[in-house]
Amino acid sequence: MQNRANPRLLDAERLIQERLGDRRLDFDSMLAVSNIYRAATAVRRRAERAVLSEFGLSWGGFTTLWVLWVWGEMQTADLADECDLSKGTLTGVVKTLERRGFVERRQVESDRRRVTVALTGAGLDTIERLFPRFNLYEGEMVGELSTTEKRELAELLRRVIVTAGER
Amino acid sequence: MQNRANPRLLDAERLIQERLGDRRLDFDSMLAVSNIYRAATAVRRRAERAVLSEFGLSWGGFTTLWVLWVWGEMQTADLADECDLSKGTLTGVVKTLERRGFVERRQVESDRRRVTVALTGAGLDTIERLFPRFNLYEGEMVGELSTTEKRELAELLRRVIVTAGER
DNA sequence: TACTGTCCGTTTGGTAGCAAACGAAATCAG
DNA sequence: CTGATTTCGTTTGCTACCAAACGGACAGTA
Repeated sequence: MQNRANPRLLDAERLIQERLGDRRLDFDSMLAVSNIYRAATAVRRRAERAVLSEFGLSWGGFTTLWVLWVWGEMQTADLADECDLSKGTLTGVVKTLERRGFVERRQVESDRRRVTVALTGAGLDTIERLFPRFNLYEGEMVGELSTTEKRELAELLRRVIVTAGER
Repeated sequence: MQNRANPRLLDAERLIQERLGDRRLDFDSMLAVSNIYRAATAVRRRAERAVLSEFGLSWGGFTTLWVLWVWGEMQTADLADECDLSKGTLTGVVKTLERRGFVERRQVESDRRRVTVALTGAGLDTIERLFPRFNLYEGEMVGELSTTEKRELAELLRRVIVTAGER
């Protein structure tokens, strides 16, 4: 599992180690965590440029559309939860999606504090055309990994997600 | 590498598979990519709450301070590059750090278009107190992984970073 | 010495993201 | 019922993030 694929990246990491010198630090954890963040940023940025921009969607907008597609009409709070956004942020994202005609808001009869969000026809059409494209893109992003490695990666990350998400 | 640590997360993933039904999709890639993003968000959010907030720093602000600490005074463009931010974004981050007294801007004599950024005394003091704390935090976030697994994770992510960063 | 193009960092306009404050609506206690 | 509490989604104030436009400063050419 060494070096092979990406000498340049590792070189940069080594330079940092030299810089930090003999301080007693946990480099393994540092590199694991910082690479999680770098990978996420790179993947998101490229997705927005290469796939989502064409549909006028941000990463957050896409996620929201996708969740609504998979789960159907949902209450705001549940949607925020599923999209992993604060409810305040979700209000804004939904507002943008509404302006673009992808979703619509509906007051709940039985409890007038509540609001649900649902895909419009245009939203449904968009996500159905977009998702296969996006899935291909995902395949490209992990194209250097074997199936086993993809599962391994997903599993290692799952444990980090659980740890970071605790209480 | 199965299930054990986090049945709940996997259950959610299974539900999604059921929802998407018999469409021909690349689930392995989908789960790998979405977990990268979820892990990054969780780690960042927790870091900002548990460690950085106390020092009045965002993730981006911390990264910038850290880069300046490791590499010393730098030109704006190089700093943006090293922090993995657009130059426009960096201008804003530096402005915030400047307001907080952590860094200072300096005009380059020989080329008056150029500006360098350097840590102030307070900035140096802050990053030196903060970084060991942050490194401990990083250790916690991947605390469920063995050393071998941390290196494996870092290496798998390196390959994704390279793929996503191409051209 | 002007003209031209290029190279800087900043600004602009837009979206996203959070925490905390808010106001309306529901629920609970008595 | 009525007043207090809780539970919703939205708003507010800030920071961050990008792409693209901008304007000043350099560099090359004639």
